[in-house]
Amino acid sequence: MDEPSAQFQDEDLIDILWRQDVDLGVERDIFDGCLRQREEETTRARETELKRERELERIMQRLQKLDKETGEFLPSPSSVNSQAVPLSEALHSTVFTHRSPVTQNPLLSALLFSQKSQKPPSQEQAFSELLSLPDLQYYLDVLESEASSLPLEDITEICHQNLPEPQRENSADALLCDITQTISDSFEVVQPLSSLPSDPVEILETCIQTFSDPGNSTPSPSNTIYSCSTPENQVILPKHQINSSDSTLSEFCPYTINTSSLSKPEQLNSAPQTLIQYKERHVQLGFDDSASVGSVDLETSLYAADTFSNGQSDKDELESIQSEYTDLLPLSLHSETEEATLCETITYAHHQTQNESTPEYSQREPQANLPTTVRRVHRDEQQAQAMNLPLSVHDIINLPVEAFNEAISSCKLNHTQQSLIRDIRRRGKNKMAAQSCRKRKMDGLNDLEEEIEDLKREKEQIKEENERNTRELHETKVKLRKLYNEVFRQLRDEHGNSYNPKEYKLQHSTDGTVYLLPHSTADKTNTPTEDLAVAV
DNA sequence: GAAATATGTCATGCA
DNA sequence: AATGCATGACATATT
Repeated sequence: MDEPSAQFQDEDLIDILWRQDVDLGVERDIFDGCLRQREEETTRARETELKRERELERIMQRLQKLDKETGEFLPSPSSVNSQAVPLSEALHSTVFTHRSPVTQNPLLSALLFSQKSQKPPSQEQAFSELLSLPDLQYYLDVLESEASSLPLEDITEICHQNLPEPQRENSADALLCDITQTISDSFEVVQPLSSLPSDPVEILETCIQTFSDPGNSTPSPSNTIYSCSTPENQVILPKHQINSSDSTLSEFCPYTINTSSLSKPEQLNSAPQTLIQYKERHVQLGFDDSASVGSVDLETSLYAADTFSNGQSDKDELESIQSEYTDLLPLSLHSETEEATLCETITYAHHQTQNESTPEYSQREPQANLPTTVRRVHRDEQQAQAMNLPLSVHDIINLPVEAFNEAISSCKLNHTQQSLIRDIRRRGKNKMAAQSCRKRKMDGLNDLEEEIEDLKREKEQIKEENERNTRELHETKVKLRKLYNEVFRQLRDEHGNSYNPKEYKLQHSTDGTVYLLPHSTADKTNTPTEDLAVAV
């Protein structure tokens, strides 16, 4: 423990000798070996740091240009698509959800959210514990900034070269595997994972290509991520997109929505917006005249939009829609569950899209082969439009009483309009009631029929059991008769002669004794006399 | 064209 | 009293 003092003594001695030798023209660094070694180490470290900073700067300059006024790096128009979402931002906004697989992976979370200066304090705080991994930060920095321009091998190489020695020993491939696996997990991939490249490097390359390719990036800042080979009619909705807009939507948040009716890519982005709009309409009891007049109710939208806008009435399609419609009706057997709400919402979005594409459809005459339901719904809808009612038929029927009353009172409706809107509501309610009533009746009939079938089966079983018992009784009687005859044949009197069956018979008493009785006596009394009865 | 079926509507009673 | 719901009865359209 005397080393420090000994070292100071050595240095003092060296200092003294140096001062002596300075006078002789000798430089001190010849003597100060320890100090010189430390200075060399510090210089090397600085050079390494400088080299690293130059490398980073070089990378940044490839993607950004320096704003001469502010000193900040600005995105370069040539290298960064103005509409494209940066990888870090896209990844961050996509994975920053409660249930995102990325956030469940501390390694990738640390990688993705390590840019302290660019993140809001709340997010930074959430991952503060993970930010103490400088090597991971640096890895992300390089991955993020170079992803769109550098081959993957270069990224790996840069990271590998600049990582500190101990971290370099951790296999970069293992880290890469972890990252790529997590990235692939973080996507709501429609296709089975088995169809993804098995090589993690390929996965990462594919993802990087997806983000860096301007043609693949979504035009809106919604950060919607498509799977690498997304089917045309499916959209992957990041959970945050709905959560951030309306928390209640997350209750029935559909991560995958079938948008077979959407044919254009830009319509894909309209789906979640429409969901939110519809939700807002419900919350705010949307009374926008322009929207209301042009709107149609759920039923009409389901039938008319598909039937009219397509210009074809494929029977199978119509039946399928009708089935969906029946399932969707909140009145029909379904209580207002989240599931029903989800279906309504999705269907409404579907309707909105169709309605936008064919705004004039409601003015067409109903087709002759349409079901009665469609026609009558259409009639109400037409009346509502003709009278300029501020609500869609769907809203008129399904709004709560308070909201409905508030709506019709706030819209200054005349007597005819109020009468019509109340008629539509009453008929709609009663229509639903009649449907559920008939459904209950049919269910009751089905239950009764099932009960009848059960009783018939039970009757058959009892009948079979009765026949079986009768058969067994008969067989037992036959056996008893045979046994009786066998016993009677073996009986002999004192002379060794057999008894005549016509004169005698065997009788079984309650105590188990069998008596041989003459027929005449047995017929007269059940009590055998001592002189006549013979115990067998 | 008649019968069966499906659906909407009205009237009524009940909670 | 107003409202929603259930249900029988009737009307209408479709099969």
